[in-house]
Amino acid sequence: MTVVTRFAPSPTGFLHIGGARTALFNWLFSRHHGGTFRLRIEDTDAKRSTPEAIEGILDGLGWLELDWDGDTVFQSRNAARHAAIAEQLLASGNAYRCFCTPDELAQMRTEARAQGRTRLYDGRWRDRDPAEAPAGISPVVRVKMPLQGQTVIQDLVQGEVTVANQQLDDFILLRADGSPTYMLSVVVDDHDMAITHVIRGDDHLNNAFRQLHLYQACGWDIPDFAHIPLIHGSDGAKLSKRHGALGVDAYRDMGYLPEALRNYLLRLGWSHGDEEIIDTPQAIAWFDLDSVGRAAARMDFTKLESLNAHYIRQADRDRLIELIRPQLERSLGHPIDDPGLERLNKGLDGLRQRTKTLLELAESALIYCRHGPLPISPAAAKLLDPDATAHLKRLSIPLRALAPWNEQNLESLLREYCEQSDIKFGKIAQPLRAALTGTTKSPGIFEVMNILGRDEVLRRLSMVTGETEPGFFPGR
RNA sequence: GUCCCCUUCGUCUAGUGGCCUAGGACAUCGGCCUCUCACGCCGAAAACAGGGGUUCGACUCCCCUAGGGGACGCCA
Repeated sequence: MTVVTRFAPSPTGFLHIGGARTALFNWLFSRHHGGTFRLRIEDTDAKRSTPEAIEGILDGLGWLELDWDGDTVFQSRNAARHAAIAEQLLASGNAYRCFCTPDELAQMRTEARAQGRTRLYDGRWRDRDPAEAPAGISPVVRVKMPLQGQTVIQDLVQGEVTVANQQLDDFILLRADGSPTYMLSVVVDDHDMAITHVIRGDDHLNNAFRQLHLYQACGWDIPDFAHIPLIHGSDGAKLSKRHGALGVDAYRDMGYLPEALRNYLLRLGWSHGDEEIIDTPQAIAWFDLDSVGRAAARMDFTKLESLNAHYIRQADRDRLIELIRPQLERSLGHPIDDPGLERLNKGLDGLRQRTKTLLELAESALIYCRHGPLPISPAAAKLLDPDATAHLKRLSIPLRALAPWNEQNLESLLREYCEQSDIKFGKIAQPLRAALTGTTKSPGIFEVMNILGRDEVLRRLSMVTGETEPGFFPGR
């Protein structure tokens, strides 16, 4: 049997982190088994579905690089088919029309709640003659659920789950306006799409019992179910905007790499021994459902960040530069020029070593791409006291003559200078860093000087020493 | 309220009755490296929710309690 999975989001909002993980698990499972992964937009609620949300979900999946097979299915387009199945069920006696008014239902609900019952609809039209129907009420269609016994699901993640059939009420298949409900639509579509494994959030576990009977009423094969635990916020409570119920686009904007997010999401609720860094090919090779945990997990940005730092260090250089380019140029206020790009290329490895997000990387790249006056941070300014400035002034003379300009020679020159002046190396390295980068943290100072090049180094030094470099005008 | 699910370090987790004086990762705290910040390396602190069983032996199996989560729509 070929595995067919699906991701079936409802387009009522963006693709959030929980949905992303569900999509990932479905994708991984199908890829692992050489099966098919399909996408279905559950837009049966026209009132709440928006084109923007659909767009957002597609974008999110695209960014995460979770590709799906075949066409995207829009559930709403299958409404006629869903309704036809309901009619069939009506004909076969597995469903019936219910003429209850919303008021009646509301009353039933309060009563049921007060009496501590889960089943709220009392089935009053289940065996009643439709001839008794009150005038002016368009009925809904309800499915008949078993009255006695129990229903057992062998969930691939949760194990055996049992519920008493008395808990299951006759849910609605067709609304008063004849439109199909989610319960009906999922079952019909999953069957029509030949879905073999329904992998979805834990919040659907209760639905599975109802759906199981619907499958049976239709005489269809029942797919395997796998209900994966939900993701909670960092405080253990339900995910809120504050801690992660963001669209995946927000993660992109925060400077995370899709492969980092995938790795993070994968390890949230799934494990393969002690493995932590798992790239996607490896994940496909290893992924299975019985290693999925049963407990809800909390979103932990710190861990995501550390994974992200890892993938930034692995990433292709050109790709990284393209990724940070928009932000970089925004901060710069102008496009990166060729010398800037060249320096960035050389300096990227040094920079990426000390950043956790693309945002930080773009920020740190400024030291190589900026022209004009360099903003000096307060901490850096503190380093540039008169004493230090005097050293820098003195240093620029041998610097001007240094040949060839490379890390090794820069190091010998600086070390020699310190020795002759009888000062510790840090005494000169830190002011240099401050003058050259405007900050107190940067890659190694020889690396920075080497990449910046003689002219730029002298230019930046002159800006803090107050000396005008012949031929150079601050501000360019 | 009712039903369903869950419960190992702060967090993600390993653990499928003896390999556990409970392992790894992130975070934290020390140290080394060192021109800063990182990286890297070394080390420390840190958990089986509680109570009953079952068993020669329970983190592992069963029950209860507590806590957490989910569901209870003519939403999906």
